[in-house]
Amino acid sequence: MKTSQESGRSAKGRGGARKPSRDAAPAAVTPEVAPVTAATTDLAPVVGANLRRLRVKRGLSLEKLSKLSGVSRAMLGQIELGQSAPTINVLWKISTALGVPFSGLIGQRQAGGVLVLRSDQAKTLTNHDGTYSSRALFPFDEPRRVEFYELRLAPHGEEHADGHAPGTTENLVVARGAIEIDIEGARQRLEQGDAIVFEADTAHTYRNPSDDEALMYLVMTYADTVG
DNA sequence: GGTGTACGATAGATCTATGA
DNA sequence: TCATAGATCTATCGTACACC
Repeated sequence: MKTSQESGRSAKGRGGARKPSRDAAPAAVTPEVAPVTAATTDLAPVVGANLRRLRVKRGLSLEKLSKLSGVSRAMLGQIELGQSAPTINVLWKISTALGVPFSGLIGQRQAGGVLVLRSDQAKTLTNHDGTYSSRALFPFDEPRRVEFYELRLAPHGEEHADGHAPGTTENLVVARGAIEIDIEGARQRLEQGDAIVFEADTAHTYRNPSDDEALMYLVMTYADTVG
């Protein structure tokens, strides 16, 4: 039974997600590698509810979504039940398979009107070593096809992003510091105040070459209506 | 057929102890 | 103080089984 796992596992090199400290909170609340580090709330139920809603809306079974995303059916089921704190990588696969923005999985639905998103209530995603973080600046709203993020990259930090769904565009401006972005082998250096727009359906890498933290604002637009 | 649950296994990051 | 090895922990997987 485990023989079939070995090839897939060794190639993928999964795992590694663990808490920064053994005395820390339960995994479901503050996972860490890829962690969807919910600053003030438990994201697992939110992610699970969003996943189930989006999956059912598309008429996909767990099995079909599993094949589309490359994430096991068992894992998808656990996420939907809020029993697993998936890594960024897994969430990324799922959101790509569903054709929805990342925040479509982690955001909570909100009726219209005025919405104030307090900084201390924001959901911040961090990478495994904490050198990179992204904060959604408004909850995902299905009719919209755009996301707005605040990104922070530690000095000499680096973050690799897989390609997004086809038609996805990133509009990024450097608010503080400087960064380098590798897109399809071409490197672009951006200083404070510089902006860039590029098709984000291919893998790209953000790098902070300076000794100071880089602060960026990112607007992502999607080709298709999501949700 | 689809779903929920449980189990054992794996990989890799982190923690802790130990020795130089 | 630093490096290393072993222990520990967790996300994730495939599979099996029961239920609807």
